[in-house]
Amino acid sequence: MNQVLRALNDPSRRRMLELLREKDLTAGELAAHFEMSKPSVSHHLDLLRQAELVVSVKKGQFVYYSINTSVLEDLMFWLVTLKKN
Amino acid sequence: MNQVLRALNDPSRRRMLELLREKDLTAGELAAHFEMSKPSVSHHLDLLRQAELVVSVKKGQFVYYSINTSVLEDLMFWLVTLKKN
DNA sequence: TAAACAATTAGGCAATTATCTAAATATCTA
DNA sequence: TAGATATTTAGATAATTGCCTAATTGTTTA
Repeated sequence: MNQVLRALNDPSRRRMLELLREKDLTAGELAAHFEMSKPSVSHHLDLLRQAELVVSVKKGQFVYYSINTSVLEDLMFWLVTLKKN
Repeated sequence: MNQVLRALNDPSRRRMLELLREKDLTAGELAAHFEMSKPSVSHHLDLLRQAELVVSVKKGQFVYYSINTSVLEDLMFWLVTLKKN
């Protein structure tokens, strides 16, 4: 949960997840949505991958990123528990 | 949501919320659960208060902290949305 | 096979964060 | 009212984060 929260603690990375919710994208396609440099995008994607919030697959010279929401479950459970009395 | 995620992105602060889930506590009672100095605890509580995850009320020389989970709702909604589709 | 393209890695820098000790503020009580 | 207690504020420092440019790696194609 630590790494998940760390990854979520940045607006750009949250936006990346929203974009990947729509469909899988390459690193370059993702980068096109942001003002920052490609290496910076790559760095953010690395943090998302460390948290296992995304999975990447290389196809030729492209790297496709997909969202993986299963790791959100612990966090959601924790949040719900916090709300219960 | 930004400030909430920032506040949640720290194990000590999450532990503080878990403790406050059980019952309201003073700054000193909270501090007793941690190894760090009281000013550091005070600083963490300030971040939680900025995120409105806690509310504080002064009673005499004590400051009582209570949890406020209502600000978690936006985050929870966002997480659920991310999982849909 | 050389040039172009996609992406990551490396290294550096500024801003932010977490922590500490010392000092200040506010309240209680002998 | 003086001293003790509870808490926060101030100021310093080390670690982390986010960003950049330059360099590297891997793949495609003319």
